[in-house]
Amino acid sequence: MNSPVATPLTQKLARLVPLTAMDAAILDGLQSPTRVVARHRELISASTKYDGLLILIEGIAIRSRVLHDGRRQILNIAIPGDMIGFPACFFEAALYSVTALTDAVVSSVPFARLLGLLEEQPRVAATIFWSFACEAAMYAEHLIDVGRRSSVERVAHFLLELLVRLQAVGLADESSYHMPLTQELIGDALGLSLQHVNRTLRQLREEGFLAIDGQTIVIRNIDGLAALAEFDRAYLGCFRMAELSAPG
Amino acid sequence: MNSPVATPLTQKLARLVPLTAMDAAILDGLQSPTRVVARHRELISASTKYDGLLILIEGIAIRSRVLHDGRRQILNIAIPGDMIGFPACFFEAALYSVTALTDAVVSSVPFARLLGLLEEQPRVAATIFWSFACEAAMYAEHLIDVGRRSSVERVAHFLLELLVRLQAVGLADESSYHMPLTQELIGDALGLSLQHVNRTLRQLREEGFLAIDGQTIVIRNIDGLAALAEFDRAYLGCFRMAELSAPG
DNA sequence: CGGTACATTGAAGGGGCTCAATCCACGTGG
DNA sequence: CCACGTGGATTGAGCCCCTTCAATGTACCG
Repeated sequence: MNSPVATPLTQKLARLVPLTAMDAAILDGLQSPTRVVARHRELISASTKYDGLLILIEGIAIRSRVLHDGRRQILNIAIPGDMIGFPACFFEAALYSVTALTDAVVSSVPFARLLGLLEEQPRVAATIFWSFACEAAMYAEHLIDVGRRSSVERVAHFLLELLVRLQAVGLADESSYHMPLTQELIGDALGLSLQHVNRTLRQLREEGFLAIDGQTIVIRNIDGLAALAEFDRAYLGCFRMAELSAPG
Repeated sequence: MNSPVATPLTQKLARLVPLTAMDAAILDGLQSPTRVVARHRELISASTKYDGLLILIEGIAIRSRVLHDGRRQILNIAIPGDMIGFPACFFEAALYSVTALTDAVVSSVPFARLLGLLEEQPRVAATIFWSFACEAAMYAEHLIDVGRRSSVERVAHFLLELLVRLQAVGLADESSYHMPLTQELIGDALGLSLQHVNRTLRQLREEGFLAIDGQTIVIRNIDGLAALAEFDRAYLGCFRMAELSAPG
């Protein structure tokens, strides 16, 4: 239950590619030391410079941008096991800020260490670069949500993506999870007003797709919801490990 | 004017980082042989597998997804010098299709070659990985457009981004360029109907921000437009080369 | 000269926003 | 133990931005 090495990142990657005990140990080793960040604090501040990646080990964070008049867009949601320094670490100054929604535990990986890993353990480093690609795919999917889907489709897609991602790190069971965002934040992620998020959730509830008990989301009809939202979990999985690790 | 080696990619990267003649030659060397793809053909088809990157050398292409009922979202626009196999090449199957809008010239770089480059010429390879980060940043900016900006702001931001990107490869002068997209395609990129794109362009014209002459867009008030759209070109430039290339 | 592709403009309707009020759970201090 | 403040959820009413439907214009091309 409480194995010595089982960080969310390693847990997530192990589902996608066969990791040797050695690989897992290296990945876990990357993630220390850790530090604690309090709720509502910024993990990354826009316009400042960062020399490495952060790995979120515990807690929830959001990457967002606030426009001059207060409108906010949440770009993505970081859950345990996610890396949150990309693409900031490639730029002279971070483009967006990342804020902890809950108390969080993070570990930072200096860029130099990542490059070193690339030379010495290309197999492990490749999994990390893969997660960058996966993140880009989530941005793209998010873009389709906001650009072309109706509010019901958006919310449905959002809830399913969160379900699958939380499952990958053991924070959701077969069909339910603790919703880490308020309705206002869901709205800021999906380009909707908080009132409309509320109405949309009610509609999905009335149509039997889901149930909400306090902060717990229960998906009652995954297939129906997935059809409604055209949700296909392929963009969250399906890593091509064989070819990448072979030449290393 | 017609130097032997001056691919758009090299031209673009040379603006961002000091490339030696050797670096440039390696980059240019990556981009051969080339092949021609006809207008309206798919460069990459969703659900099929690709073993490498494509570099767009000439022409315009779009990455897009069509929903079941025909709604389409354009995820990004590829112009000469762009790489279009990311993130597809990291997945078992491409997630989105890429279509040539004009006759195009492309070159493909097998994944193995890219990994080899990473070992032998980390300095050059780093610039390529940087462009992945830059692409992720464009997705994020695009997301803010579609999620939280009004139609005028969206169109303004879109036109400015295109201006700056085309300038980087010598396809735009100080304030004007040939618009490669129809109004319908602009709508599909920005999550607007084609009629509303038309009305919005008219409004921007009437307010003196721009002029349109056939397919040519002339920005008459860049600063005003940039203020309106909160456009900041930082996300298209500002590579941290110093630290990345030093350890190599 | 008819056909196709694209731009343009009008009119009407709707999805989602804004404004506004209420309710509830929770924590804190008196 | 209760008053109160706060953060969040919920619901209603009216409105507006953008969509849809529809028609016309215009260039280009076989």
